Order: sequence, then C-alpha cells, then structure tokens
Amino acid sequence: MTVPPQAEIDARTKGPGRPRDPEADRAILRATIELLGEEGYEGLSIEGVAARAGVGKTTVYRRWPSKEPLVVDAIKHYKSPVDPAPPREEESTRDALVRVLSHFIRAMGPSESGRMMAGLVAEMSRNVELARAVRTGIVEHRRSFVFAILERGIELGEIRRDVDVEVVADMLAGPIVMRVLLTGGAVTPRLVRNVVDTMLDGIAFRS
Amino acid sequence: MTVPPQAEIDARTKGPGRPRDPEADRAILRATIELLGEEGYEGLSIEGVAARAGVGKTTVYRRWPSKEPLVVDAIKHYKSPVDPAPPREEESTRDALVRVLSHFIRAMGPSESGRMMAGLVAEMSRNVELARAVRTGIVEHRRSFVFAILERGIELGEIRRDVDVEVVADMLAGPIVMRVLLTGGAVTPRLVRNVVDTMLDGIAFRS
DNA sequence: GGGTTGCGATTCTTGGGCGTATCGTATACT
DNA sequence: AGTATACGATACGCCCAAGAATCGCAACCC
Repeated sequence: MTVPPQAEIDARTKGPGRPRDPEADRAILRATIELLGEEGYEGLSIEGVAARAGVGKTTVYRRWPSKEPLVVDAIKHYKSPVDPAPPREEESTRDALVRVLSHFIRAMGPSESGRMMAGLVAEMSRNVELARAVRTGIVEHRRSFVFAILERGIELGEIRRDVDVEVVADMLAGPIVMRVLLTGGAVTPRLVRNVVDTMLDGIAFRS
Repeated sequence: MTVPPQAEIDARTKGPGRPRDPEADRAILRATIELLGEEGYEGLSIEGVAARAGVGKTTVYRRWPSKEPLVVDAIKHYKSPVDPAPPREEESTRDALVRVLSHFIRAMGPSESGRMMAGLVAEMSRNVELARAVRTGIVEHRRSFVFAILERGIELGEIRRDVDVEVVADMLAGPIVMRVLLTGGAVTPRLVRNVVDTMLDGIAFRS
C-alpha cells in the first residue's frame, strides 16, 4: 500500500515554474514524526516542523493547510523500518509469536514509534480523522502479523479453533503497550517469552 | 491513604485573616480532572480551570504555582467513585476476575477516567513527577485488586503457582486499555468474560 | 474595631504560535 | 528570453494563555 502525499496530489507536476522539491516533503514528514514523539500532538507547531526540517514555513504551508492534515499524512507515510518476516515453514506457533512480539517491542521503543504513539493518544480521543489514520495505518498493520500467526496456528492444530484472535492479539500486545504507555515498566525479551507461554498454557491449575 | 492537598499544607490554618474556602479547593481539583479528559494535559489552562470551577485565577494561583503541581495534586486526590468489593468467600477466581474487570471497564469509560488517562499519556512520557503520580495513585491502585484475586486463586489451588501475576494482570487489562486508548473498539461485559476465560484456559490445543 | 488574609473580577505585560504577505533568488516550461 | 512557480527568510497582525498586580468586598483573629 503506497500512499502518495497529499502534497503530490495537489502539486501540478506539469506546467511552468520551478517544481517542488520532493526532498522537502520527506524532510517535513520526518520532522513531523520526530516532533510528535518529543512534543506530542498539542505541542507540535508548524514553526517547529519547518525549523527541524530545515525549510521555511512557506514550504510547509504550500503543501498542508494546517496541523491536522500534516500529521495525518505523516502517519500514512510512517513505516516501521522493517516488518517482521512471515512465519517459516517449520517454525512453531510459539516461536513465531515470540519472534513477532520481539519485533514489536523494538518498534515500540522510545527511539521508535513508542513515544510517537504516546503523543497521539490524547488527540485520538478527540480527532476522528487522526484516530482513523493511526488505527488503519499503524495499529491494524501490526495486529495483522499476529492474526496471521494465530490463524496459521489454528490450521496447524496448535491453537484451539474457538479462540477469538482479536482478543488474543490484544492480550499478547497489551502488556507491552501498558508498560510503554502507562507503567514505564521494563520491556524485555524475557517479558515476551513469559507472555507467549502464559497465553498458550493459560493460568488455571490442572491436576 | 489520604493525601492532604498541597494547598492545605501550605495554608496557614491558624492566624489572622479570612481562612481559605475548602470548597474552592475541591471545585478546582474537580475541574482539573474534568478538563484533563476534555482538553488533555497540554490543552489544560489555568484560566480554563478557574472558569470551570467558578473561581478567580487568583484563587488558583494562591494554591498552586503552576499547572504541573495542580495536576499532580488532582491525580493524588482522584478516586474512582467506588472500589470493587473484595472477593467473597465462596466466589471462584473466575467470577472474581470477571467482577473486578467489569468494574474496571466502567471506571475506564469515557465519562470516567478513560478520557482523563488518554489526556495524560503523552505528558507522562516527558514528565517524571506526573508519571509517578499517575502510576502510584491510579494504575497501581487498580492493579492491586487483580493481584489480590490472583494470589488468592493461587492459595485456593485454582491458579498455577508459577505464573507471574504482574504479567497476567497486564494481559487481563491490556485488551481493555488497548481498546480505550488505541483502537476505540467496543468494551463490553462479553469482552471481559472472553478475556478471563481465555486467560484461564490458554489457547494451546490439547488433544 | 483594627489588622490580616481570602475572595472574584479585571487589567496589564510578555511570550509564542498561527497564517499571510513579501523579499530576492533559483529552477523549471514554452 | 520571458513567464511562472518554488525556495528560505523574514515581518506582520492576530489571538490566547501565563502570571503579576490591583480593586472593593468578605470573613476571620485579637
């Protein structure tokens, strides 16, 4: 899924005059993501974005009319550096879950999207457009990897057929999100293994 | 645990002059909580708090020097309307978990602390004092009820001894928090039962 | 009753971001 | 060459909140 920037849609690529610098688009979107993590949505200013991107305010306003469309666009273009690999043929469901969640904790690290997500949460409860962009562009994308592994596990007979994959996915990601956003607790590979094993085996005592 | 307001600590309750109106303290703290949910931490203004509380700006500044101590104090005094009842003698661990999590989804509703928590998340990643107040005053308080039930379940032999109660508590609350803060999905009693049963039984297929 | 402090309301200065306009320069099309 | 648009930089008026100061009145102590 490749989304052309609103800027490119609006920009007349034909006709006279100096063409827009595509490098400016990239620098602005990158600066927006960075500052979202550092300042949050409310604290984000167009002036700050322009300064961080090394461009003039004019260059920002020529492309985006205000903060909201800019942030929505930045989120649409945001990609984790790498997606987790699909499960290998011989890989067990447990190992695949550990692997994809380990990938997730790196992606949610403070230098990655963790701080950015925190900066967006407050505004998401007010701003429907923004919330939709985050959900479809980031949250659903990441949950889809867990869905795939769980459904494959059901096919393989390693996972019960009656489980609700959405709920299980949230139970797997929940402790990581809780720690990153709320408790500030440690997010380690050990936590991931613990979560996966607890999820597979349950907590009920069996005699 | 009762925390006297910073205002009361500072206020000279003895000596000459008109005493401070304790109703003003309560109105200010309540307005702060309300506006945190509506505007978020960044959007919260002292002027807005004074207006909502029906007091003058002077009355706020006489008690708190700035926004951060005010919000920290408001959180320290924030109490959910009611805490969940402790587990009854004959109650199963499953029923107790369903009951306490059902209580939790009400407490995290939009008219309760759900929006307030969303409004705080961004600032918590920057503001250590605020983060500590939220964690010790709200998050830990609520987790403690789940801890108690899990540890009781271990005593009763209904829960395995080797589980990590912190991780399990986050796995139980995770789907609720994820939906409230990120996905906006439905938070229903059915979800709670689903989460608890999935947690107890696990998802691994057993022949 | 005099001294002291709290009250709501209002005024004032300061600071910063918004969004527009304008500059001289750069780079494209025709 | 001529025209049109983009560029970074800057200046501008506007608005809003911070935080201090002041006012007349209220409530408490001695």
